[in-house]
Amino acid sequence: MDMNILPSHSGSNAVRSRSSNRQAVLGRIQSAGQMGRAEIARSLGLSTQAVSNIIAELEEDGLLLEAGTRSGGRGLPAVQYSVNAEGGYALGVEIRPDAIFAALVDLHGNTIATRRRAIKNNKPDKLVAKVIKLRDEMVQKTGINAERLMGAGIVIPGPFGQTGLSGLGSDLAGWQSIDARTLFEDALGLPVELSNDANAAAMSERIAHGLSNFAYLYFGAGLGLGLVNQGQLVAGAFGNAGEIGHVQIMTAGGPAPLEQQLSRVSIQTFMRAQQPLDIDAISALFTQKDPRFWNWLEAAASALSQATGLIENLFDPQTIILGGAMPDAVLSHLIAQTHLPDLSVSNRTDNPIARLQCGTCGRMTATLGAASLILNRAFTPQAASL
Amino acid sequence: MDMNILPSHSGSNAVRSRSSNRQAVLGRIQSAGQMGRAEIARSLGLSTQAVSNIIAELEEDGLLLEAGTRSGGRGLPAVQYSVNAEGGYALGVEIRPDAIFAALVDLHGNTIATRRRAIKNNKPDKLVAKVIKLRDEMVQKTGINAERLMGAGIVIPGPFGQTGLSGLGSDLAGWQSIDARTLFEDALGLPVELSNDANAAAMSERIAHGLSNFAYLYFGAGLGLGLVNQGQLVAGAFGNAGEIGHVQIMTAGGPAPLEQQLSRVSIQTFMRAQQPLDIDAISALFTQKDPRFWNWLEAAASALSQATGLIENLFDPQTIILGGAMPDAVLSHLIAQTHLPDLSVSNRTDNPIARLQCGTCGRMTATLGAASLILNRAFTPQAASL
DNA sequence: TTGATAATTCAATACACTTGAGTTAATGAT
DNA sequence: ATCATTAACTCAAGTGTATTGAATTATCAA
Repeated sequence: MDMNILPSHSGSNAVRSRSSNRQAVLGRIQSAGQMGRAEIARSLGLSTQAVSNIIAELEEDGLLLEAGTRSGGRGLPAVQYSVNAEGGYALGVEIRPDAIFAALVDLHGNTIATRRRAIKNNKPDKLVAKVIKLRDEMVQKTGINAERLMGAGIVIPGPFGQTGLSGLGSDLAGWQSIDARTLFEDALGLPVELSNDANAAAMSERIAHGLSNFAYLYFGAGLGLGLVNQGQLVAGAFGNAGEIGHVQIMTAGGPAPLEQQLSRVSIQTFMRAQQPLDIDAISALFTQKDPRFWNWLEAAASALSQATGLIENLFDPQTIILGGAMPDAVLSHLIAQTHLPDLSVSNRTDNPIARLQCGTCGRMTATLGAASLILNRAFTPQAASL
Repeated sequence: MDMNILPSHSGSNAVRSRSSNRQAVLGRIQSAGQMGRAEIARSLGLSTQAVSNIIAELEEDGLLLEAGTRSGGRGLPAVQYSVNAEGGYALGVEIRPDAIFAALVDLHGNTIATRRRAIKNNKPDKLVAKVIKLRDEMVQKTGINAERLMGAGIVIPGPFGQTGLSGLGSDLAGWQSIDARTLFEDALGLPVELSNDANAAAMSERIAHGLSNFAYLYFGAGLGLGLVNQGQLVAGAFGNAGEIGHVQIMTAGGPAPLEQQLSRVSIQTFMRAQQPLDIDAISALFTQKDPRFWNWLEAAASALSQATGLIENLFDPQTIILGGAMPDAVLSHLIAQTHLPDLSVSNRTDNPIARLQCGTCGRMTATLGAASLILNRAFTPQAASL
């Protein structure tokens, strides 16, 4: 039996070097806002001439814009370059059991169009057709050049494959055994990145804040965890890493899955509501200081405290970001109420960043995150592995 | 304030490509045992000619040996190459509060010399001097060419830096604020990889079995977790990922740190022993079927079950490997007694690999793991980041 | 025996980065 | 004001490595 599951590392040659260097140059400029040739060259360990050639190419391709000059002391002032927002676009698609969300973002990460469609039919071919239609609508409406679409990030509910969590209602029936990536790639004619909601949301924080090692607690229907290590998503061997909602924690009523205390559906239980609460309903409960909601907050803070200890001791991240389909105010309040565990590697004296913080919130968090998967690819040299 | 903590990606050029391709070629051959030029070229996406040139260079450098030919059907039989065990050596050093362990391994991972020294003085300069002496002794005794030493892997007790776990006795006093890597690099005149015991042990399993996504539960004094994602260690932002021993779990007596049920020191508690039990003492208890030890086994199996759920749901690894300073028989028994949680992403119908399995055991596990950090570097193109 | 197949090598070519000299435009000292 | 210093940038030549295509060799199968 062949136990060899090592990734087959790709070899490198001149053309791949150029491609990787192009991405590196773009990535440096994106994260710094604007930079000059010499500065980029130093930070990448390349010659100024090499960077000069690459910049000329990127400018030619419309991905970079000249952004004035900056003189820092003596010497010829450096010509600054910045990423051209209109140089490229990414499509983000989030598929939920009952609806599709889609967004078009530019190279700066600005949302330039969004769409929402209810769906009745989960079948792959129907969904694919709908996604194509949404893309075409948005491209048409914004009037962007379709050739500038760099790819599509697609979020589908996990877990992927037949797992012990399948059939709990969170996954998308009929999609477990399908190679969805190739399906969408062929249908859209674009490179596709597939991911779950939490990972996608995490990636959008990475693009926005430039963090390289962090964890993202995503409030969807349940609770997901996105892990970023050295700027790369930790997806796990089968793409199902981050199913933190099913981890057992201690509660007043005995051991229970984390998700039962810390998630949107758990609010529903605490409120004894008949149906799921959406983000506005939760906002209302918070401003009204509803007592049952306050009970939930208390339970959730205890759960979050335990989850924090868990994540910090296992990953030692720079920070844990909370986000997703929850009101910003609720998450901020929750963070303020949560006791940070002492017995943690993150309980350091010299930590410059808050251990818990609030990230992007709102209904489109995962959808925009999906688009970030593509942006990230444009700014990061691809790891040379299969 | 500069929040930009993105890694500065290094640019690529012809020379770096060659270096990376050399490592890739070596790595392919190492993991496959032996291979021919054309096969390597296909697996790396390089031309046969390029691989041919690289192989000539590697053979010249003594890193590869011709290993006969193999004809697979028609066509000219492929000349096979295999890694020359004597082509390079790695030094592994494990520093414990009371002793230093050292080992010399060859490119095949064979141990060719080991040493153990008690230490009274923890001071950096004393330790460094001792490490140099151990290296020189082993080099002399084995008669290897000192220039073939590729580097030193060094395991020092974590956590690194001032954390909430500092001062619990597991860390090495006086080493928190030191740049140990540069210290050893300068003293030894060799490239140095620094790591904790669990990560090092995990790396040695990776080299041996070619797994790319797995978790390693390491039984040292406490309990550590080594995480390998896409062939790379997940070290965390500050190098302290994997402190799973301090995670709270449910026990018969209420919530307690995992380490309190599942570790060598926990055996001591269950046995009501005055001093730590070593690996032989534990072996004896197991063969004698000591009732107190059986109580520990029961508690440990429950703890391991919970830890398994945790690790699987957070990482979705190919497998979890148990190893370290515990008798093989005890770990095997423990694995057999442990109930695998149903509510887990790893509870899949089509899993080809056991969810829990036994890895390398024995006193030198972490020391040999330290050496594996260097071997891994020789076989893996280095991620192009700072 | 002969044709098909596949590994390997040789020689020429292509690509991208580096190097070193030269140009330009700031700053700061005289 | 003038001039030396500094640093970014460009040009042209040079270097390293990979690719390409033709030729060679050895095995298998008809």
